Amino acid sequence: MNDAPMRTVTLSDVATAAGVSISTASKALNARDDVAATTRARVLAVAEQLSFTPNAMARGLLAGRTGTVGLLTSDLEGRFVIPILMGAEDAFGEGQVNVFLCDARGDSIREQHHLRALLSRRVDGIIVVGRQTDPRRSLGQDIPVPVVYAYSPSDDPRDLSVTPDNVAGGRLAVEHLLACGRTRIAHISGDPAYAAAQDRLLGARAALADAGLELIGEPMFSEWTEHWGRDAGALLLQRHPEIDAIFCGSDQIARGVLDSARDLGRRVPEDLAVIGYDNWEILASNSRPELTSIDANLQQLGRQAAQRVFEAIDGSDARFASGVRPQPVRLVIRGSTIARR
Amino acid sequence: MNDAPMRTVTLSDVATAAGVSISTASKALNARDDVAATTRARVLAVAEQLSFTPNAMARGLLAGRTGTVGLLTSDLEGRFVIPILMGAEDAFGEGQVNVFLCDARGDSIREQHHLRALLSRRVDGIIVVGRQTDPRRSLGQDIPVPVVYAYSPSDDPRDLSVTPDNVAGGRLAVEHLLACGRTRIAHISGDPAYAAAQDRLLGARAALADAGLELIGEPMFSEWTEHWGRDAGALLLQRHPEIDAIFCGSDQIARGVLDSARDLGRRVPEDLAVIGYDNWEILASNSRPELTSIDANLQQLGRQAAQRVFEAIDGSDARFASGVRPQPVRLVIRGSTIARR
DNA sequence: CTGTTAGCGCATTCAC
DNA sequence: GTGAATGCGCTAACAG
Repeated sequence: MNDAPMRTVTLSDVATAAGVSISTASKALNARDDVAATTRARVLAVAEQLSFTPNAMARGLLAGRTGTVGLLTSDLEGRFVIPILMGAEDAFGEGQVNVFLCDARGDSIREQHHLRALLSRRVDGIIVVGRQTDPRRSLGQDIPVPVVYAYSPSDDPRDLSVTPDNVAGGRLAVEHLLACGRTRIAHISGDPAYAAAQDRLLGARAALADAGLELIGEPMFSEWTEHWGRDAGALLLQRHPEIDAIFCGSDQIARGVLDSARDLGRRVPEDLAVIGYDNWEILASNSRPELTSIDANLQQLGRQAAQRVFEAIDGSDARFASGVRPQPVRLVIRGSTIARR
Repeated sequence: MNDAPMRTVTLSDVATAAGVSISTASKALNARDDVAATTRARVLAVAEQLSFTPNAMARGLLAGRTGTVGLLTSDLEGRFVIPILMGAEDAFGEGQVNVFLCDARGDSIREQHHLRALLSRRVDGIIVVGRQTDPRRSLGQDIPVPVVYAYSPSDDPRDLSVTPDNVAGGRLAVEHLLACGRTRIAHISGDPAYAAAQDRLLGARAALADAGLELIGEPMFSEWTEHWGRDAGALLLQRHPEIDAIFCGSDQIARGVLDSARDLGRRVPEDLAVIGYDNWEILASNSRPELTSIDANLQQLGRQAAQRVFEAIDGSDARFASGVRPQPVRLVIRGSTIARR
């Protein structure tokens, strides 16, 4: 209704309109008990009517903390960062904290830039989200707020990192296949230079060893793509027809394997069980059959990272925890390992 | 080296250390020209050495603007919001602006909550990102900062919305098929209640009409899934064997169609051209053959949204633009419509 | 050229 | 109970 270029309404406006002083208005709005009930009611009513919104910056200036956290990522697809963002929002509690999301796009210049901006905005903490589980360069030790690395660990052991436990994931996958009665298990994975590839293989071999078994053939490494999954799957099934299960290093590879199995007339899961990794819904829920997979629990990872940042903020002088904390992963069973009835 | 619980270093610290007044230090750091070169050099050196970072909040308190923008989304997968975030960062320029990302998870209570928080933080503008192109409820007209809706338009014509032009996309897809020499074209899409489904069909029919053609059979609507794509594809190819091209309403559907075509012994693209929609890399680049698709140019969409917010901020009293602005989409050609040589 | 002064919006002493 | 005064860190007028 009012077309005048109205300023944003300030506490002073509320105080004036309510006929009290600024400090009284402040007390009333912040539910301090040394203010008369009637006065408080009046102030609250006026604030409501003027739709007063306290200026978080002014507040932050006083308090020394801003209630904001920076999320610094290079995950261009948002595949990891979004669940982690959600977990962090959960951990910080309803609207207590807001998150600055910065995408460095894998460019360290840009990352440095964003880091500066975040510090300038006086974020209370920073969560660094990578896109692979290989260690990434540390931001350094001279950052005035707590930093937690999520998904990609820092390469500096003095930093705190939370990352999915890929060894446990590999173990979990193979244990599931064994529980399904499979004993002739092969492995197809992606780029062997990735820590994730090595760790998952490690876990898989440990589980097999516990059962007195070994992988059939050598593990096959190349790319994290469906194309590679198809090629490797076909090759493997021809060279080792006795195989009754394939543990794949990613859902993409698993999708490719499913295609090849179908082309070669192998029924999944009856003749061949297939398990993927990542539980990327769009891939896992749409294949035929749907894909059993290992889920990295990213939302939980985000929650953990946020909680660590929290602890570090609160216990300001307590020594900040450090090291890499592998987080539990979980198995999601679908039709590619156990037939639907 | 210094274990003392050092406060964050302030401009006053720099001034003292450099032996000048606070305001001189401020001028030196902000490259104002009314300061002696030697003084400036000294101040800069000290600031560098103390790793002084200006407090953006204090600065914002003065300036009345914060250099932050809120991105309010319900896009749980981050499929739309991440490219839009990147576009927005680009448009605002290197580190000039930081983005608060809030995920409402489709919950209007949570959205309201986040909106309050954003206003409290005095964001200079808000971009609302939806996950479908159907109109969404407006945030209302009484928000004290400019709001732009991206992807999902607002249901209030007084708001400004930028959304991908689905009609143009449908047209583009069919025109490409026609250019490939196809004339017997069918359409399989997702939930017919989606505006996207209707708009894409509209564009497709317009392009056909221009060529004096019609769709083969009725367009088939159901879900945006590979499962539906497989079922519908199989049905369609059996009922209308003469079909030489299928325009699919999403890449997921197209993937399903590719599967069915393969099962039925139809060669793609020789016997049957298939085109998808969304250009979701993970799906489009991994199918066999790779999938031609329509790309909504989301990064460009984000850039547009950010620019509109910008304009509204700068020209503060100018009337804020309104209405729905459909943005151009683009065709990405891969092997499912034109054979690789 | 430099330093002094005055706020930005708010929460917090401390007198009244 | 309430209000006047102080300062968070900084920039923009001024005056020296």
